[in-house]
Amino acid sequence: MVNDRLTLGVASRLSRYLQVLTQAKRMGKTSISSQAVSEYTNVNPTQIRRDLSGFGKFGKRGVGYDIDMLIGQIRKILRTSGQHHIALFGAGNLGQAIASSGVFGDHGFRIAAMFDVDPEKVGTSVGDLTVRHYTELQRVVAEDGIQVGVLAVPSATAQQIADDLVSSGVKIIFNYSDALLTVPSDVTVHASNPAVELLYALYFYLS
Amino acid sequence: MVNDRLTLGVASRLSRYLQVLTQAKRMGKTSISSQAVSEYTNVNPTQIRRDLSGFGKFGKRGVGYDIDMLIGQIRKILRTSGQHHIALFGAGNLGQAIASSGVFGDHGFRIAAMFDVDPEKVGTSVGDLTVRHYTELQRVVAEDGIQVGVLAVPSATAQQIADDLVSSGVKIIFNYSDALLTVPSDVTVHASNPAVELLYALYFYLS
DNA sequence: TAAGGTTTGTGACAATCCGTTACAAAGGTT
DNA sequence: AACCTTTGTAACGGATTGTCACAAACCTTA
Repeated sequence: MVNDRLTLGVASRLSRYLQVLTQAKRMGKTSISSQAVSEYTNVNPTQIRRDLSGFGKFGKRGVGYDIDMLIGQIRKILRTSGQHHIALFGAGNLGQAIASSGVFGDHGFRIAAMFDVDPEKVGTSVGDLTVRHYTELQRVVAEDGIQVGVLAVPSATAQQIADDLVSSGVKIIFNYSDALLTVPSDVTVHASNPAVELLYALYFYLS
Repeated sequence: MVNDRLTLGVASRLSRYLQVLTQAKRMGKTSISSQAVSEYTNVNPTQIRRDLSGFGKFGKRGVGYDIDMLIGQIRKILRTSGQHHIALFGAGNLGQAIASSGVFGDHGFRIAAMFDVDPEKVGTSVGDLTVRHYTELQRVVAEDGIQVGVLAVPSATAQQIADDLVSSGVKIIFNYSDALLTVPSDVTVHASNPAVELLYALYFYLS
């Protein structure tokens, strides 16, 4: 039971809790109730407590949950407590925004390398990273144990990079481009489109 | 029945289909099967057909769905066929990336205005937008019928902007900062954190 | 024209998930 | 000691989803 695979629903909710907890921590809070988490996630408070109590008794009755502790516990449950290495492709506006934002760092991801093909950009620094030329991909993936590739490039080049990542053994691709990527079935592509999320939000506002 | 509110699940899946359809269209495809959509969304093909068939017979047996037509139908179902106006806050890397990306345009959103407080940035052009000073917020929201505010600003200033948006009557906020925003209950905040989505993807890869 | 393959639209059913209500136990506050 | 808050947990009913199944419609090819 304890070692069971989480269901999609539970894993997705735990991730959302993690997001709120991280934000709350950043705002200086040290403890939070299921009721408060509920307000930020729109997940029923009983559901939240049930999700958590399946893995242990993390809260204090009458008080709530210690934020640091709960973040640690959820990371353990999601088995993502360790360090993970990601490679970022594209040193344009989006790439630079991602590299300098710290969102990945907060969750145990290290941006181990940043690539571009533009000779103007290769060699420059973004935060504490130096932009490398795309031809180093294969070597860097192997040497730095890259597990995730993040694509912040024009759609026209996205598929090529995806192919190269796949042949280097990367199994998770995060695609910010508009391209529809074709990959082998053991590779996960995660695409995120703010406009579509907005449509979804808008629907519930309009009705 | 037809005029019923969509459930969360249906609306969320329809949005995902829309994303894939838009990408597929951009790749030059004109028609797509439920099987193909399933591969990109990880939603069961039967589920997809059932989601759609609740609103009409959009497909051709033996062929699939015409992409343009289906995009139109889903927009109608989501009641987001019209033009919606959004205001973008922050002309830094992320703000510029969003403004020049076209993702919003593809889905019927028009970035009507872009704000910053940095005197160096105010007055400059990003794409076909001119960065305006933040003090114009209230007037622009009223004049241009802004329905959505997108926050691409440092966390420290996010809450202030949210407050000002709320008092101008904006009910939907898209928050890219790390801040945990407090808003009245009739205002929707949508926060998107790539790192958290990555954790979620990673879990299923690791197990 | 006929045969064969593909894909939609749809029904039925079981399994799972989720929201809700309820309540005791534990902690804090006054 | 009395009271309030919040967790942990059980029970139940409803809603959603995955799966199997199959006819009808469309395309391709012989």
